[in-house]
Amino acid sequence: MDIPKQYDPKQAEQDHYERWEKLGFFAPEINRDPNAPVYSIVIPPPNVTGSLHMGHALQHTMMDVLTRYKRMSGYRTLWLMGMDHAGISTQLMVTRELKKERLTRHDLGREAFIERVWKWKKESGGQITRQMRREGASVDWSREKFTMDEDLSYAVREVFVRLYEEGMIYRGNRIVNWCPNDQTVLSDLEVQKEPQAGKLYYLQYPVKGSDKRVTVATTRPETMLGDTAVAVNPEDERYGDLIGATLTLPLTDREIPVVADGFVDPEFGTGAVKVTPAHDPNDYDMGMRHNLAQITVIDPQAKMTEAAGADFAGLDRYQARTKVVEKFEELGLLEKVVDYEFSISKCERCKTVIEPLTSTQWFLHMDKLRDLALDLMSREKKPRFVPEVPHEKVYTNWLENLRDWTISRQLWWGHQIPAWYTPDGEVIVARSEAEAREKGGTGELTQDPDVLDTWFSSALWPFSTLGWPQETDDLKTFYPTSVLITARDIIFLWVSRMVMTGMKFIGERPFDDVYITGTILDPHGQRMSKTKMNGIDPLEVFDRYGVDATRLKLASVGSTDVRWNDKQVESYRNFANKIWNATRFCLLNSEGAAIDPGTVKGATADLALHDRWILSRLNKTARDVSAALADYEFHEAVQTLYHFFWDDLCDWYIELTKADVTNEVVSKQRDEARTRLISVLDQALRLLHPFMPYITEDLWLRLPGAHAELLHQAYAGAEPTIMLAAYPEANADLIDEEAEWQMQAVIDLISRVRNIRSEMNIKPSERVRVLIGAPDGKLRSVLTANTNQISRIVRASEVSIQETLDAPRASARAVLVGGAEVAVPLEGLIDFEQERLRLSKEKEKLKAEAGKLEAQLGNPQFAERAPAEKVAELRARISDIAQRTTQLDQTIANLE
RNA sequence: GGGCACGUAUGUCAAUGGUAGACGGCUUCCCUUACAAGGAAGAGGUUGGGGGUUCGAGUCCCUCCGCGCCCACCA
Repeated sequence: MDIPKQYDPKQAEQDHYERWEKLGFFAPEINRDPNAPVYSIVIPPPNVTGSLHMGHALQHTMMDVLTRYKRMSGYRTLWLMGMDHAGISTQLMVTRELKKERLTRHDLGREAFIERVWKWKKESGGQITRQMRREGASVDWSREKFTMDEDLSYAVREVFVRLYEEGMIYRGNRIVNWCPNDQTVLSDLEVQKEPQAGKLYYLQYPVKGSDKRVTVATTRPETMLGDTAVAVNPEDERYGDLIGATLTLPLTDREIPVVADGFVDPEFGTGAVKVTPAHDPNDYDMGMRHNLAQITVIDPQAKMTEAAGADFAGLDRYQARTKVVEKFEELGLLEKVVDYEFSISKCERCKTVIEPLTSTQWFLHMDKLRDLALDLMSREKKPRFVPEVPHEKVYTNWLENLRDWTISRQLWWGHQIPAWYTPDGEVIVARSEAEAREKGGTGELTQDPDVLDTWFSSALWPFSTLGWPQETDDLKTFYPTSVLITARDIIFLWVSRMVMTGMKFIGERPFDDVYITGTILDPHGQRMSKTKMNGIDPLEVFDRYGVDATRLKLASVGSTDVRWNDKQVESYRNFANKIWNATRFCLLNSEGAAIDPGTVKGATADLALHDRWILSRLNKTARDVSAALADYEFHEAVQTLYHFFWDDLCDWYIELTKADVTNEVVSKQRDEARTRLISVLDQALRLLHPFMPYITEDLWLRLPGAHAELLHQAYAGAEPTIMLAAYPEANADLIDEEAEWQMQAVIDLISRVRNIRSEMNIKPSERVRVLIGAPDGKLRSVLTANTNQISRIVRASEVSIQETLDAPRASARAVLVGGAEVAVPLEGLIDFEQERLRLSKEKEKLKAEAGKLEAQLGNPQFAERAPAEKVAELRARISDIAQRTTQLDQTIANLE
């Protein structure tokens, strides 16, 4: 057998995924058990324009771990993959392509443009689907969805119509967030606030019929051209007599009133506020309260309109600002300009400053939907956020303060709003044009040109992807889904909306749990971003360290933010190599053996200590990993597996069983030892598989054994793969505390002797005599039973175990558990002074520990109030330390 | 302006109120027939400061310092 000494991840990554996919292992249909429990996850649909970044890799790893774990545990598992049409992003992507051909989308026209987008999608979209295959993601490709698919689009129209018919969707003219660059309205969630260093301009407006002036402070002087009032606080004594007065609005021929409104903060600025209802959300509300006119002075291109006056019409908003300020200065009406930092709203995508405009749009009333989500939380505590704090509260708070959702967008790429207008301007909302014609009784219909916010279709994802509004088997089987795994930043945009629509249209929660992952920051603690160019490409990391190692690192990220560090991936790469070589050892010594799960399922009385011990460790590991995954403690699961494999299996079990396994003489005993080892390895690989799919599959298939017979019964008859092998379940009967204690004693002895060898600078090649005095009979028999192993591992020429120690004075010594002592004769090698120092140091350590413990026990209230179990535990520890200390004292005395 | 996290070994991170750990790095020794991407043995901590609750605090409470995130209509 020829196996390289180093693991090459690329080979395994190339060899298995295609086979898994082709054989249908990812699809729930692979499960033949009609009574199998169900586990389902819908993927947060990546944008069709997107490529894999660390955040994806992180989420996908966690989803895949859970999916593979549940699949191996016999669940009917579905991890549903799909992509989002990503309205603005995709439209921009294609618009940019057109620009290279010196074309605009308007040159093509709507229909041709949309065709072009589909063409782009077909040719260049969905890069991420290839990258996800590299990740090893076990998503069911046969059910892959796209938010613009015909069936999903139908679901969108169905929802729209139903909400409209219930009066929850309405069309209205209101002030909205407008992006002058993208030429579309945006929802509040797509607007980003950024601090901005700017100026606060103090403008004076003359009072009509008086020489008094009122000073208002503003960050946007250009909007004064659309002012229709000045507002003051009704309680503000400074302005009491001005309320109701008329002001002459400079630069225009208009006169505006002074109104009283509680919104105005007398402390800020001058206490008088200019009111521009058409260009500021607050002013808009104030305007509604006081019946003020809305004068639109800025157009959708962010240029001044005719209404701004001849001097300004056509100017850009910032040019207009300069000009307004100049004019005020000329007129002597500019009181002062001060530096001022405020926050400015920008388009999340293109960073253009948002212009608040009044515009006719479609809105969704959120009150009733919000209540559905809030009720679900208060009644059933669903969804269960993990971690609960702070996400549940943030989610609930946000819902409580929810405002109407602007759902229309002035784009071409997306779900066109299913509303048609008759020549008379009547609005008909319908599932199709045919239905609209029928409803309207006329064929002359024009469909609303707008499309829906991308998040509108995303909000339906957990049920639209399963076939709703049809009552499909998939919908019945997989809804509600088990868990949603996603990042913090879309709790509002997406999670909350799925809950609301799920409750509204299915009447049930879309998922039980929501696991919110942490964020992976760059090595300096900065967020990774395209603009900062500090992103770390997961595919490069895959290339350098392998997919499995990267997944292990990602799985241990958990829910707190972490800084990326290659070193950690490197250490998991080393771990993969360790797995490789441990298996290599087993394979090199596998003749006469085959995987036999039976050998690890029941302990027989005549098993050696290390065999009983590894079974105990194995079952504890299975227990702990399952418990950790049940609580989404991925980090804990990884640690448990890592230490089981490396420490327990490699460092100890393989070493202890080596003598039997590598015996050159063919024997039943040798074959049994080999079978046990390979069977333990089989279990270990299965435990690791959800985290490290490639290496485990690669190695597992090489192990001798009838692989097809090792599959979980739900997959009987499938092609062999570790993916469908039963996930090890803990058997409490095999957790053997007695064996663990005994093994610990052996490990302790070996460590002590190794320590002596190291501290005394004994050459590795040199054999030593190991003399043990163990007054406790049980310990004595445990050590005696393992003399061969001990001797082998510490390279002893002799291991002698007596009731009392009988060793030459010139020996290095150490104290063991239960008052036992070990001595290594070192005639001529030992420096007595140094040995005394070494032992004294150890004694000091023990004394310090004993001191702390005794102080605790000495506190009368401890014994009184602490649980009896804790007190007993403490007493036991103290007595053990005392025993060791006494023994050390004697040992030191003997050196004198 | 509100709200929420976080601060633990040199680095990155763990620890249901009960002996503070892991990995990396560092020191010493070893290419011992699975693995030098390895083995063995070590060093390294008043858990950001201060106060409190408790028999017992990294963990709960208060406060200060530091870093970060989210929400918000002070022009």
